[in-house]
Amino acid sequence: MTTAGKRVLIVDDEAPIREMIAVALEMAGYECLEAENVQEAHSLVVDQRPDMILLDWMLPGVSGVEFARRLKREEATAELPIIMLTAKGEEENKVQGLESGADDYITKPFSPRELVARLKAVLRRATPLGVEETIEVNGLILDPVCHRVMAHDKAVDVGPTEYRLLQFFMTHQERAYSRSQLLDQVWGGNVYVEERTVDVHIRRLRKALGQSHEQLIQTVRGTGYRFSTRAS
Amino acid sequence: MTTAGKRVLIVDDEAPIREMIAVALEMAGYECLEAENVQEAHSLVVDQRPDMILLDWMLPGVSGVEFARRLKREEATAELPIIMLTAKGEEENKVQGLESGADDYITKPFSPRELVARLKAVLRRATPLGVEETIEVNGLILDPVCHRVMAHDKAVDVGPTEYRLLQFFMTHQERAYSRSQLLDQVWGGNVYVEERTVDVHIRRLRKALGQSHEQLIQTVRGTGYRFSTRAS
DNA sequence: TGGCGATGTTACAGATTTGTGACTGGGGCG
DNA sequence: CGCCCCAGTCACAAATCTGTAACATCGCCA
Repeated sequence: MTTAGKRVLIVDDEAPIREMIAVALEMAGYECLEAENVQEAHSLVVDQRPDMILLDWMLPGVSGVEFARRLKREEATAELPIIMLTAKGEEENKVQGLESGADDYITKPFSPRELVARLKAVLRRATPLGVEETIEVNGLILDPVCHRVMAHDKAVDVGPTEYRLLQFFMTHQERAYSRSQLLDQVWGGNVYVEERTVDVHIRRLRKALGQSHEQLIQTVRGTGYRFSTRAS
Repeated sequence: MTTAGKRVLIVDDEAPIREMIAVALEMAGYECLEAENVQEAHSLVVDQRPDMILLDWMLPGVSGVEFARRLKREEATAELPIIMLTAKGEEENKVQGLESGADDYITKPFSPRELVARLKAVLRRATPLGVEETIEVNGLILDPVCHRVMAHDKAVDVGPTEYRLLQFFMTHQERAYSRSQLLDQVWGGNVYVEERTVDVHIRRLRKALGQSHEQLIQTVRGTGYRFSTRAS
């Protein structure tokens, strides 16, 4: 799952701010679309199908909140991730913003670095892959069609359970899961097995992946495990 | 967000009514816990962490209203959705019931269908909120979904207790807390540990945050600590 | 300035959580 | 039937976390 090439729609009525954001995102490898009001934004959403929206809270005419709500109501756009931009001092509106369906919010002023980090996080969480698509992370490839795992072009031998575990992790990167959530998701909801069983299979999976990739599976002490490309 | 598998705590002093409700909910795919008084209810809340509570207005001993109020006061249970059950003719108390923190109320007698509908609605409203959103302050990011702390895009390694402590602070900025309040809120009300333990964990947290962010956690001499973006 | 209570810092032992290898038993398959 | 693979469990080792005490500093006030 490449982060580059994603299209981000920036909705803000102040051109300089839009520009600043656009520059930062382009440097990070995103494509930008810009709109200065909801009408413009809406037609861009329809025509260009961006991958996510950066939406200013305060907008002339229809507010950002209202627009977000509208997008979430529409079937076609309900899954579109939205990050809300709020000016400092509007923070008490945070709850309302999140309730309206935004996936995150960020307070102005913010550093470009922060913005990109948040955006990445939201995109990563929001981009589910079809079950048939091969997933690649740092040279580790899981190919559901061939039912096969490759590390740096060498086949990796994993058992059925480890395969499902890895598949789940690779389609749900970054987020931490408890042992019981993993049992639900990977084993299937109504099995009775010890939670520690998860640890053992994690162990087997790590071993199979070998030194080059085992650090992708991170222990979240007191909680469970996480698959992440970023060092812990 | 699946509606199935949610655990509902039913608090009513009349066993047949509890039973009737439990059957209805189980048919709808919920798991049920039952309690016939506030004491019992409270320990179930603590032990089982249900996803919501159906609470009878009239209860022997401590009333339902009082119990609801108590739950809303506790940090750990404040977000727990509550539906109040009131008998016919007590409707004039509706206002008081809602003021006590209930998210909805329903008048006996009610149909199972109605109950399930109301319950779904309350759960739907309540579920996406909670502590699922990332919080960002001055480049310090706490992401509950990934169970992770980042300072300027670099992962910060904190232990479980420090993580909870930071999460509490970031969701309760600016205000000062005494050591004993922190023990209540972060450790959980009924532990016996020295107050000085808080200092040690504060120290560990500050260390983990590093120079760039440790000043966010401020000492309030003679009182306790405070998380604030404004220099002290 | 000196004393005193409050807070910072560190070390450590016990508790808890996780890693790891080994064992058991089931089920498919030749 | 016998073999082999695999899932699940267990027991022990290793890693990490936790609370506490002891000592070092700090800041306030007389």
